[in-house]
Amino acid sequence: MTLEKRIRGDIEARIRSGELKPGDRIPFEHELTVTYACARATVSKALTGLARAGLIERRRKAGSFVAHRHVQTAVLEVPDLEKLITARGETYRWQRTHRSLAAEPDMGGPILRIEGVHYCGDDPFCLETRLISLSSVPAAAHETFATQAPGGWLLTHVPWTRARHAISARAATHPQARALGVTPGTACLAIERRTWRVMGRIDVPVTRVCQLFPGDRYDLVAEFNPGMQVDLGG
Amino acid sequence: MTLEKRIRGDIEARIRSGELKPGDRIPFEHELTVTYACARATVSKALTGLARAGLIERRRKAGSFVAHRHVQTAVLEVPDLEKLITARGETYRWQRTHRSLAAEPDMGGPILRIEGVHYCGDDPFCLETRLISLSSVPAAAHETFATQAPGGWLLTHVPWTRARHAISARAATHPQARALGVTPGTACLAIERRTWRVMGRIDVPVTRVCQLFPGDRYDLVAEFNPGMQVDLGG
DNA sequence: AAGTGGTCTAGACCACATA
DNA sequence: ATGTGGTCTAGACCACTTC
Repeated sequence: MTLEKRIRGDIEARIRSGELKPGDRIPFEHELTVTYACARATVSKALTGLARAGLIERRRKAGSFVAHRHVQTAVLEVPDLEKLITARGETYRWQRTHRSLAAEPDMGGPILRIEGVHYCGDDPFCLETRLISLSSVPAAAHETFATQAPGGWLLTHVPWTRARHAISARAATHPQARALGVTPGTACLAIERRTWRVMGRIDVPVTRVCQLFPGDRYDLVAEFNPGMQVDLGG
Repeated sequence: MTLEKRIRGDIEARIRSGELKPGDRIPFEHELTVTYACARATVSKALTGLARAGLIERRRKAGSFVAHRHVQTAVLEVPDLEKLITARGETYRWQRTHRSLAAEPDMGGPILRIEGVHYCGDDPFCLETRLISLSSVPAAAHETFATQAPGGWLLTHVPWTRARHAISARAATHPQARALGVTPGTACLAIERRTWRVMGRIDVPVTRVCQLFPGDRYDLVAEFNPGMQVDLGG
């Protein structure tokens, strides 16, 4: 237990217990250096951490204050589906159902379109439709993605990216329902993720994927603690 | 632009551009102090920030390395629905439909149960079922929640908490569909959030809410940059 | 054994918001 | 005008890991 964490923990406990309420002022840095008999840099690091976690707000000349609104935030970690399923002790399988080349103006040029199903054991688990920009990832043109899902391959072949996620609920269409082995109209969780590669100041589309999960087979579960610690469920 | 941010930005750019690939070693701290002609603490702060953002991994004696797997993470910020709607220029309204006292073993004692509908303009937008632990929040017993939604009230009356979110897709039941003005079976996005108050080492349940959004009226959109910067859409 | 990152110190100067 | 937080310096010791 470092001194920084001790200071941070003490203040966090006083906030959580209600002893310090939103709007209350936290002791000045120089006061805390006396309390803990340490250097100001150590106190500052502890308070910086608290501010980063959203527990306090810091204002020059005025001091540091307990933050007012607790912005409810969930951190969702969406790893490889394969890892998710194998972590549960189930067998994972990817079955490609479609592969074609096409043009997609939204993706800035020629694309590779892949469709397939992720299986959990013998049950369809997720229907995936993926577009890969060939101008951004030329190597993808040589891949069949017949046995390997595009997601894992892309993780190892594309450098850092920016992403945008949209999560919504949709009713399964007839072809979707057939692929997933459910009745048409079943409520499904749809996760759409677009990914860009940051090239200097312009962002180049890399891939766009829509994953459709039958509602009764998938929950996104995220545990959130204000201190930025994250747990993942599924 | 501080020196710390400049160092951090430089390294981040080299990673994003692909010049530094996963597994590559980043210059040692003492090397960076020479490069930037600064103190080691400044370099350390920059690298600590990169490690916190998940871009690099640091190992004693070995050095700092570009992180291997890019864990795809979405940060979803779920603020007050009222703010979400008013931010769009629509009028917000909360209509309570039910209020009762009951016992819920899962919540550790007596609870207040509130049900109601959030409106966006004249259209039902979200059906909310909320349980509030009265042993944790005794003051809630005196509130009617007839005109104010419980969410906003709780934000100002309950100290810091731990939360767990589950997001799934469900078909609207008949009563749910009636309340939301949709046809039964409509695919809906269900967000369930349980909140605990951390009391020392035990967590006391505070509230549990299930919000049901018609799938065609709501998307959760989260923009994610590896550097922890978050944008919110809706 | 050697060298790294982790942490801390005791100063310092600055910009800036507040009183 | 004053005092705060923001940032930085030039050291230091330690724990740990890898060599």
